[in-house]
Amino acid sequence: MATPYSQEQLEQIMEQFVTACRIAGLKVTHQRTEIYRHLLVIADHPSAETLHKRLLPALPSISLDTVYRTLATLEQHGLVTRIQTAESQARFEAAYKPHHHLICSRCKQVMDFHWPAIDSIDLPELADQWGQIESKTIVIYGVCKNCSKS
Amino acid sequence: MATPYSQEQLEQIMEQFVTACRIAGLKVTHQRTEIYRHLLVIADHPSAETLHKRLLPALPSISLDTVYRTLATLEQHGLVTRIQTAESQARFEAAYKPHHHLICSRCKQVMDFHWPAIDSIDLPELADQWGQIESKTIVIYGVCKNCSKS
DNA sequence: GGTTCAATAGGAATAATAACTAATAAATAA
DNA sequence: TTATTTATTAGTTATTATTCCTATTGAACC
Repeated sequence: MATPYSQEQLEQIMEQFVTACRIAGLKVTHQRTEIYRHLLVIADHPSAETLHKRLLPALPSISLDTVYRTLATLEQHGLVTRIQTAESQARFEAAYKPHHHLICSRCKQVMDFHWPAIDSIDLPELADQWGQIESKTIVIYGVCKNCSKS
Repeated sequence: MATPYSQEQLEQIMEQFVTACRIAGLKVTHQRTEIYRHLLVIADHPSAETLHKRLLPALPSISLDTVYRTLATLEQHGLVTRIQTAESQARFEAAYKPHHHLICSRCKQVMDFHWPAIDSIDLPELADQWGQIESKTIVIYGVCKNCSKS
């Protein structure tokens, strides 16, 4: 989701990340940890390209391909989520806490919100029998207040 | 969603489509009606490219750009929905009845399901105050039974 | 039927993503 | 610790998805 965590929480989540990589047989590289940390720390949902630009000051030689590859790898292991947007570019977030998305069809901004009632509700039969569920997200499209003013 | 409708229902929906175009100030072209009709009739969620290939027999000179442009236009007017998938290619459906999506992260197939309880439930306060809501879709990721067998 | 202007076909351009390969650096064993 | 192994990376090149451009067409309105 990318909300600000306290320093302690952050270190704890990063430790969990390292453990998850080890379990998945992924090497814990500087690039991977920095990409994941950035997604945890920031409050938005950057594209691979945006992420690459933001990481350049800290990792001057990181390539765009590494960002794409790393996001794909982390996504495969459920550590990062590719989210739906109103644009053609894919956007990502650290898949840490369950939450949902409000997407403005005018300004394309994605906003997070929580809805614990939905997180714990039972699925209808058909969905329940479909297979093994990994995640459940509500995606709401509309026009945000800022945009409806103008 | 793209479920099979009866011939009568189909014609009725197509009439509504024509009316919606007129109201929106969109010209009712053969390409537009055929694209929309196809999305209504079929049971899957094709990409622009797939749609183009399928329409070629009926409209031998339709260009891929027209398919992309038409889908974008219809999406802007809420007649077609761009749905989230596990791939980088965008996929579309006719936005007719509210429904939700099960996406298999292995085979990437998208399956529709209904959940009337969710369609009518109240949103949490934060989401409710965010702006004007146009659509609300649950996107569930997981592994379908077919894929978990192997 | 004639006029107007949005929409189209076709192709060319751009943007987004993935593939390739030599060099590098984690992980593991010695 | 150091050496060895092997996944991962940087840099570049290729591919795929999507959009832009322009002359031409055809739907809507007179």
